Amino acid sequence: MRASQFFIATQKEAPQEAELASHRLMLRAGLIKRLGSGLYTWMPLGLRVLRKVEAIVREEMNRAGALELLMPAVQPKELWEETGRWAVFGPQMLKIRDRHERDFCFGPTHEEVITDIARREIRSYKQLPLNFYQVQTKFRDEIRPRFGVMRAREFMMKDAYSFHTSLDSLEQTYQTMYQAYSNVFNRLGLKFRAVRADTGAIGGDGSHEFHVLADSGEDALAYSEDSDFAANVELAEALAPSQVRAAAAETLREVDTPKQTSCEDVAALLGITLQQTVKSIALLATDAEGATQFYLLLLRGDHTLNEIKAGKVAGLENFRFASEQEIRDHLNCPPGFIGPVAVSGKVKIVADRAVAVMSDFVCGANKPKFHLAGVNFGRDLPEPEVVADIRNVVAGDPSPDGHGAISLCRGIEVGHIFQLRTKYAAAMDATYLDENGQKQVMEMGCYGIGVSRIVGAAIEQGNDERGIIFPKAMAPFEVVIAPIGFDKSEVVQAAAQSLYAALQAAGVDVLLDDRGERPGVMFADMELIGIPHRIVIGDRGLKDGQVEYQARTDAAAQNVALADIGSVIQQALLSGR
RNA sequence: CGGGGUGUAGCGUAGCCUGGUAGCGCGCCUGCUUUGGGAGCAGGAUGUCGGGAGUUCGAAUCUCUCCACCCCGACCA
Repeated sequence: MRASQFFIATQKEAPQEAELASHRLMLRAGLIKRLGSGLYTWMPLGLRVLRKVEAIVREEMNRAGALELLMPAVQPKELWEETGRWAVFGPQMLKIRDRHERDFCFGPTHEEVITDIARREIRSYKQLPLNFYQVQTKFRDEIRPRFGVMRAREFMMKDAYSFHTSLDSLEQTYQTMYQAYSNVFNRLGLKFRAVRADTGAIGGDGSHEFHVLADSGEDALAYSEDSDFAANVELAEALAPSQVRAAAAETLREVDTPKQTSCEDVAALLGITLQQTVKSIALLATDAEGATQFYLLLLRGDHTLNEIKAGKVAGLENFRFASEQEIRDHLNCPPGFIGPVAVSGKVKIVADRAVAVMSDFVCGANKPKFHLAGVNFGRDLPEPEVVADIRNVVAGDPSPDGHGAISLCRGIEVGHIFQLRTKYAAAMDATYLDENGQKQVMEMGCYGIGVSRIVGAAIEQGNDERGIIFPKAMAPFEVVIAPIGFDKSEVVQAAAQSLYAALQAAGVDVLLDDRGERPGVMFADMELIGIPHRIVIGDRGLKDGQVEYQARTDAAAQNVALADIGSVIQQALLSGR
């Protein structure tokens, strides 16, 4: 590609809207333009990057035996009513109406459509297993779109759906997809980690998320240095403490805490550690009969509630946080001073495993401006009815697999694989006839990759003060030829042209910057855009038959004989940067 | 959804408090000079000051209202 024929729209200053490095750089480099909240145009330069990611995803999916198809982005309401998700999906789903007043949505995902295909087309066990995928635009009306393409409303996703006659077969394809995903992210040159993930409302055993590691990631990940344990913090188990509860040593007493409404403040006032305090979190949950139950969850002061784990405690399946008024109604005390001692029998207590082994702790007194110290289970309040793992793991916790301690890092979720089992197939009656002519419900898996998000994630992982550092596999161009005085020097022009032709003939994705810009402008542009390899051709070097080569990650350029530059580039590209 | 903030030329912004009809940098256009790290000089174009209503002789500026966008929060007693 010749730069003069292309569209390069770099900017010195980034629009103020961008916070995250990747978002700022994508705007400055002219990869994307914002149209509205969470809506972005992929400019020609950015689209090249997106297409390269797509191509690798396609190659690995095809290699793994998946079949590409393309489903409509707009889907009729009736399909979604079959699975009950028209109501469940909620405001995240963009609903639209056609001229006949019929309801549709702009697809946030495609389980219903693909299951509809499967039930129409698949009759016999002989046709299975099958794995269909598509690369397509999705729309989810996010509560809060942010970070550019990282959490956009309209985005590009690869979604695959597999159908099986048995769980065995499903698990096999699941493993194949796990491997295919690893291949994709390795080929893209990204630092990533696959972690066990929460299966959400879908249930089932198998779910892994693939995360690109970056400090700005929205997810917290827990892993062990000493084993292959890795899980989303949402899911990572906090083991029960191995020590037994120490005997009570202190007497129960009230302490004056006029303004201290948090564990931090109380601990500071009393000169104790956070680990000696217990915080009480008030929840309301409705049981199967629709009756409302008030709960107090107990957590050690330095721990935080894991809402997903809490939701798995029997009775708490659909909890919500109590309002200030509801807290007053049940405990006769304002928030900030509530605790589990001497509460009415109508209040259920759920203690975290770490709390269950505490003694002589400090908690709210259910009396404004007072806390209790020297509190002990069995003596000052009953043993907790329920002890459960309801906290987030913290660094240093023992790894759940028994090997080493947990470390934490942050990641950007770019892939998620699921064993759906029969949830959708059963709801939509997707069946086949087995060897015995019996009707059976299909087992199902689904596998997503956030194609557009990957571009943002890669930039988040690769950038410096000069701009983007793309891995070779997804850079818009692999090599740029930057001739100095292209429009002035015939010698330079001739050398640049012939090198350009030679590299093109060799199959290199090369950009010739024939705009005739000054060197500073050219260098700054190409570094901002993040092209991995640069060849500078100038009169100065050409006198001695020399050109310059510099990788985007190199500190300085090196002189290379013009005659050798072709092979130097080939070598550099092979080395995989 | 709650809280905060911002809307002035393609981008970044000043002006707003204390009303008098809009300025700067980058970018863009023309010419000359320049050519190894975002050039210099000279000239030039581009603004319904987010929309609407109101106050006023007069509104970017004050008031009301609507809209858009951004940030924080929605892990807490």
